Amino acid sequence: MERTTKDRILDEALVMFAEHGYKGTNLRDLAARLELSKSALYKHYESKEDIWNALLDKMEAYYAQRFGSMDNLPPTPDSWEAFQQMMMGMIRFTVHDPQIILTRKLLTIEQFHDARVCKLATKHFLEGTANIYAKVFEGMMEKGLLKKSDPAMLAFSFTPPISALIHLCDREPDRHDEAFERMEAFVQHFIAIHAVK
Amino acid sequence: MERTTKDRILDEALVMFAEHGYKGTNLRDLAARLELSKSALYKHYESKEDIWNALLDKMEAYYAQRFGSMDNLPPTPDSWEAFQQMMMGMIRFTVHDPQIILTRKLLTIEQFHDARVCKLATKHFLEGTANIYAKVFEGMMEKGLLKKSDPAMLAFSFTPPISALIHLCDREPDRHDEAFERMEAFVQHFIAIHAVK
DNA sequence: CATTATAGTGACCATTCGGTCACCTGTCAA
DNA sequence: TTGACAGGTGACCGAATGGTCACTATAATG
Repeated sequence: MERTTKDRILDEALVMFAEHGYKGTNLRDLAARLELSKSALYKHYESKEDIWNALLDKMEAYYAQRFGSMDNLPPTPDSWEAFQQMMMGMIRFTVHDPQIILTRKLLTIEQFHDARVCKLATKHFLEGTANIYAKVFEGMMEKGLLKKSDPAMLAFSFTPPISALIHLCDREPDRHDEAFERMEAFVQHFIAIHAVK
Repeated sequence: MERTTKDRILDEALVMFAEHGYKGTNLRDLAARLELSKSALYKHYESKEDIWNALLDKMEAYYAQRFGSMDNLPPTPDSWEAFQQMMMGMIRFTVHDPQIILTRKLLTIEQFHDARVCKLATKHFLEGTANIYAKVFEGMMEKGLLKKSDPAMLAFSFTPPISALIHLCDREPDRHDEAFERMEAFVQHFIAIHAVK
């Protein structure tokens, strides 16, 4: 199946909305990037707002699939080395994937202007990742790698510092290396405190 | 000394820029809120961008004073009860003060569009608070309330979860109470792990 | 072959927005 | 008294922007 114009519009809309915000995005530039005339956009969407809503529909579907089902949880690591390796791997992906970067930026800059973005932002930045790591820690407690305690609280003390450094990478890509060093150090620190020896 | 029109413009500009972003703010509404005509604005500032820069100047001065000098550090608490009380007091202030809320929102939604905002955002969300708490923890280590270790790392494992919940309050004010309960619980958890018995 | 739906174009429209200008008015100093 | 000046007004301008419309080309369909 080919990539339809309708989909291409959404992909490019993500780029522009993420970089300039809803208000700052204009349909002439969007059309130009797709090598289309502005009026062609209206063959596929009714209005700028319609494009926006279609993009949010797509994002909501993605998040429902990613955070909604328990099927695609990461496997419980067998050791703290494996945990650290899995962690850093997931972080590296999330920090470098262009589409995910744009999504984070979009959620960040539009979270106060749109109710659906607001909900998605909380899911992405707060609940989603924390819930996933709560499951991971739960599994590690059962394997005896972690002392039994509240896995949700543990996850909440783990993910926000990582998240803060991911935000730093988005904001100041120049400081990428520094951010990764700090992430590694933090994970080490976390392990040193919580690992069952 | 009375509040000059020039200052009133900046105050109202903060409100509008924080709520609608730079691009989303228009000078007609800004003037209307001040019960001025649009052209009156130009008696005090050369352009919209000039207002924006003046606002950033003011914010930079504020942050230089707040995070730059070591004079206005919070006092080292004498006990963990005192620590928790001071903490929650500072958080309550920062979450409820209208000007600080607007500042956070402005930094959040414009961090990718303006280099100065970018720097301020990192200062506000990452380094500023962490540095302050590093000093606090350093003091508490010397008082024997905390085991001696790297105070910067400890601060970095403490402030981001709090910060994430402050962001939640900004984004979803309805969930204010829930956010505060989680903050209290996190502080308790932090104390339980790190306090020297 | 005629028809119809689809995707695309460019000209055009109304509105909005940043910015300018001529003009007004009260204050204060020479 | 007068003249400069700071602060304020409303009318206006050009550019940008979301959206519409008549028109065209192409490919599938009866």
